[in-house]
Amino acid sequence: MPTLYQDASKLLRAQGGRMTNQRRLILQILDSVSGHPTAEELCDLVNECDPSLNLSTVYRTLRWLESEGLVSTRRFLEDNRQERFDPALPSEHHHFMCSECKQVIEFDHPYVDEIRNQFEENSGSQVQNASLTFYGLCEECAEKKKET
Amino acid sequence: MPTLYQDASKLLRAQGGRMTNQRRLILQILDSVSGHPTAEELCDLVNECDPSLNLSTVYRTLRWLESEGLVSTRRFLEDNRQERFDPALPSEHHHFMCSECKQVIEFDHPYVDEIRNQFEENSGSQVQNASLTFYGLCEECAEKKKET
DNA sequence: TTCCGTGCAAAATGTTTGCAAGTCG
DNA sequence: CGACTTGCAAACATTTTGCACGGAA
Repeated sequence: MPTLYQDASKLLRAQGGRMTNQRRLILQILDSVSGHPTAEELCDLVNECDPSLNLSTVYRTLRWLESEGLVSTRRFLEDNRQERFDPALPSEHHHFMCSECKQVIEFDHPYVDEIRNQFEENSGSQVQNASLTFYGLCEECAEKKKET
Repeated sequence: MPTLYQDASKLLRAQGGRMTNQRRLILQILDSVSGHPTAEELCDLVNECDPSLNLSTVYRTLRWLESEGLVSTRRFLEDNRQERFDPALPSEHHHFMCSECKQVIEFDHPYVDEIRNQFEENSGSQVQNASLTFYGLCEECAEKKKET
């Protein structure tokens, strides 16, 4: 599986763009990160290596990746002020967020495609993208609640 | 089924709040509206009756309703700058949004609960809320695309 | 050397808040 | 009357943009 860095390099070459140090760093961090960082969180990580790298550069890079379909964006309910960036394609997995500790668990389930197919048949529309999100209490936080 | 207006009146009485003209109007419009308006869209509707009613009052009323669990909020991908308000409880239905004409179709499907139950068993977590959203082309927009 | 990309500061957007004035009960 | 609400303007948080300078090809 090609990394984001490899995909992006190829694309840049193809469209006459340039692989700058800033882009390289952002891409490497995106490849190494797990989860769904906000632009600011990403910028903080990036700044540990290059403190002068600016938040607008992070945004510009993320938006470019988004427009090329290399990252997807989402917002979780509890947390919806900031956009989160997912270095994976949409529809590849779905999410559970714990309302208490905010941890995100990714999952997948064949029934999602099932629902999608039936919805397409019933409505005549074409579904390109599906996003299922659960909210609730994760195992640990549910335990803690019981104790009190 | 009680209207939002009725539910809200009862709550206001219970907690010593006041049913002002502004709240009455906002609630009535919420009861009559279909779809998932933004605060600003709602304010425009409200202003047709009372042009002096301010956007902050709309926000304050919506946030209060949200905190009482009488409306839920969501953001659609294509459109994610503004929050949308749903005068119905979460998990009561799911959504399809057409990327072309932005219309929203609501639907429901028993498999969502199925997925949820299985996820709860596998992960040990408690799911309180589920939100499934499809994006794609509605029947009409898909037809139009074919023609060209 | 030539554009493309960057940092910076300012603008834009959406939402929240402080406060004086108004109103419901 | 007195607490709760409102309108307004200002504050806030997040994201985008214009521009002069710097760096990859």
